[in-house]
Amino acid sequence: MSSEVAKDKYGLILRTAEQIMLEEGMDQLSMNKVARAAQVAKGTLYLYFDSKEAIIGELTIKSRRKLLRHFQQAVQQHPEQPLKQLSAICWACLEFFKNEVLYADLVSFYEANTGLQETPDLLQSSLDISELVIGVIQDGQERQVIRQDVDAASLSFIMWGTNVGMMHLFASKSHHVTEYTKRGLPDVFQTFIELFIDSLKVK
Amino acid sequence: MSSEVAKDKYGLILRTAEQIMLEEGMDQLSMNKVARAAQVAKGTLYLYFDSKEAIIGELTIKSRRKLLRHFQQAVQQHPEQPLKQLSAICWACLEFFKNEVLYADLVSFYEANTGLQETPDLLQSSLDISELVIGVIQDGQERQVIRQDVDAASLSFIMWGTNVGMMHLFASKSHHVTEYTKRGLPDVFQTFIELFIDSLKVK
Amino acid sequence: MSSEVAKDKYGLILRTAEQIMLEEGMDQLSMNKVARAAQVAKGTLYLYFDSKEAIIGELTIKSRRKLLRHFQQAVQQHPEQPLKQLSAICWACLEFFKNEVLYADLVSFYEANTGLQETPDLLQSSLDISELVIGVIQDGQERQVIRQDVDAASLSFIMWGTNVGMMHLFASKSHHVTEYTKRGLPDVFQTFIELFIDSLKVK
Amino acid sequence: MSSEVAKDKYGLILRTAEQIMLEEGMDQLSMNKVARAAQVAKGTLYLYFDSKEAIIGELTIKSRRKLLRHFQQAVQQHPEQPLKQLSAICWACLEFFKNEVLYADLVSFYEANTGLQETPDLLQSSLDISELVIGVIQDGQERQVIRQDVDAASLSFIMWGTNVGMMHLFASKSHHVTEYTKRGLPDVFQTFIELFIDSLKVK
DNA sequence: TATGAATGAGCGTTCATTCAT
DNA sequence: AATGAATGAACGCTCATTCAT
Repeated sequence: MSSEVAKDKYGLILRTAEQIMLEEGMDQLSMNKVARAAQVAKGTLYLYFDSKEAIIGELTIKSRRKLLRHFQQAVQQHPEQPLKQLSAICWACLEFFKNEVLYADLVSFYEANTGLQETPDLLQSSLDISELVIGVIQDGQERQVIRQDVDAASLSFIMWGTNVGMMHLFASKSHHVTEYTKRGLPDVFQTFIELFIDSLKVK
Repeated sequence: MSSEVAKDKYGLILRTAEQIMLEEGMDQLSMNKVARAAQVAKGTLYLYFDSKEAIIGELTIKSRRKLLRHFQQAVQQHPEQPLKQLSAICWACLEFFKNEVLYADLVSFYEANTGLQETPDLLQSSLDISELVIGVIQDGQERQVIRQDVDAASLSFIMWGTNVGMMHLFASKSHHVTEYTKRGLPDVFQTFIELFIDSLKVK
Repeated sequence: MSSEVAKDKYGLILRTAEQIMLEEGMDQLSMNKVARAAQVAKGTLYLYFDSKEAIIGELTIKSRRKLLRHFQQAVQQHPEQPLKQLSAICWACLEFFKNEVLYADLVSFYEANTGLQETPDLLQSSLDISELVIGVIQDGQERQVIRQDVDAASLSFIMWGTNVGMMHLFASKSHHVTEYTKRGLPDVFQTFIELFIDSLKVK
Repeated sequence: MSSEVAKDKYGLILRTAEQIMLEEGMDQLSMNKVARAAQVAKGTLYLYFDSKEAIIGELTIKSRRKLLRHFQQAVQQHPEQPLKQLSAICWACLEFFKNEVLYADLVSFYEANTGLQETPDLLQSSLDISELVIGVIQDGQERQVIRQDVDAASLSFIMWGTNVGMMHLFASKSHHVTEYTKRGLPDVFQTFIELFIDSLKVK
């Protein structure tokens, strides 16, 4: 048991880095902190990762893949009902990002992580999500439940941008939101989704 | 007289810092650069501001107030037409953020960095914007052009969250967006607004 | 007194760096060591010098200028006698480098300090020495006391290369040399100069 | 058998280190690179060598021995003609150092870095060269083609010092030399040798 | 004999902040 | 009120060396 835990330095470093980012924010991540928190020498980090960027890159890929899996599940739960699928994707978003905005920063495949160069894996992890969403929207357009006067890509970007925006809002202003609206965040999010889905429907 | 000079220096520092941020980006701001560019000693900066963070905080307030003014103008241009007012507010948003990513970072900086404390002024600058938007929405609800089944505060937050989300999307992935959609950003934004405004209308 | 000493941080840093180089060799110089030895914070070094390279650059220029002055004096002491001037220049070399080979590394205007980019000042300090020596040789050729079948530049390079070579030899093998020859270094150097000067003479 | 394998590994490490130094320069040698290139574990290096320095020391000895062999060949090619032998030794020097700065660094590395300890082997490798040259000079003095007013040891050191000096000059400033003299390095070296040999002759 | 994961002091450099003047 | 020299912790990263296996 202990050997299992002890040996997975790679995972330990990744998890520690993630923890620090969750607690202090993405730009507060430093190799020093990771080493200290992981109880590992600074040099050890570089046995497992080429650079700090590589750690962030790996974390990003991991997050995106996890998110993709959530999206896929969401889609599978509502076969042949594209609108419900999109709605479920949004909820999966909320679920995934629930506690921390970090994941939104990390995952946002449309968003640049400053200075982080796109490796093939990184790019692919982004495209995979993109394709899934676009696919659902196109399916909806073919089934004539989603308006066809807007291209699927645009809708996909809008959906992603607004979702991430809502995540940020919730992460940074949750208190504010609940106080003013006298409603819970999921409740408000529910409204957001309804409005969004509603606007997608063919009239 | 001396207070006037002092106030000037306060403003000078602020303006200089803003200039640097606009030219080089938020993370390139350093007290050294500010002091040099403002032709002021480094120590002097600390007579007027407690910390670098305080400067950024003030700039954030300034930015939000500027944004508020733009929103107010947008509202005034379409008297008694709440939907057009909201639409104009969104466009003002885009306009405001268009050229300078800085403002997007600045306006949402404290929102995105949960670790930083919101000062009362900072909070107020945010509330002022909220109130304006809420007012417009409530007006629309009273005039029965905006659906009444959702409270104005919720709609206001959704509008703010999604708008900022779109700004971030554009700021960080404009290339992606234009490449994938084969459309210009304003064009995509136009779609976003249409969908959003449409979803607000009473059916 | 103490204020005079204390205030000359620039000189202090330079002198400290020189000391470290003399004691441990050029490649053993580190900003850490300089800071520690000079009893100054690491950051302070960068108030006075842009980089470690800049320190070495300044030291190089200083050394070259000092050497040039020695050369000039050597030349002045033997007006209109080029061979004696060259001989005196060689002796000045020995005198200058007496204790430490560092100066040979530092000063060698024909030699590259790895990675040290030539600033105008650095280049000029090199050219000044070059010109002096070449001038003396050309003078000797015009006066027909130095052989004219070899160009002055070549002779200048040979003189410099062999002199620096002798300095390195003495610095690294003084014990060896004295033991094998049963002579003092100046004595051996005297022979070196005689041979060299002799070989320059017109036959 | 096992000793044979062990010896192979010893040689393998040495050859690998030399290769790296030849390709990337002396300061680019790292134990990591050696281990990787030799396909040997890092720890294994320390079974055969006490330290990185020890490797460099051994390489220095190897280089000096190789140089000695070149010198011996040079001597053999001109039997009973000491001046030609010395001249040939100098050319062998140039030839040896020509393509690779490494050898110049290596041969004179421990000479230039006073802080490093000379092991007996290291010293001997140096003495061997000295002795060869001294022998040739003494032969010349006995044959009365080399001046007898200077002891052979002194001449030997002068020859070594000036030769190494010329090598360093060429290695570090070849561009300067060729540009200023408008001659090729071998050409300039030829002049150096002529002057030197000339100065050795009995008058 | 051989491994290679792990170390940790070290590198050059930056920069927000302090404080004696 | 204003200065700016000085600080020192922190940054990302390297690498010779050790040691449990």
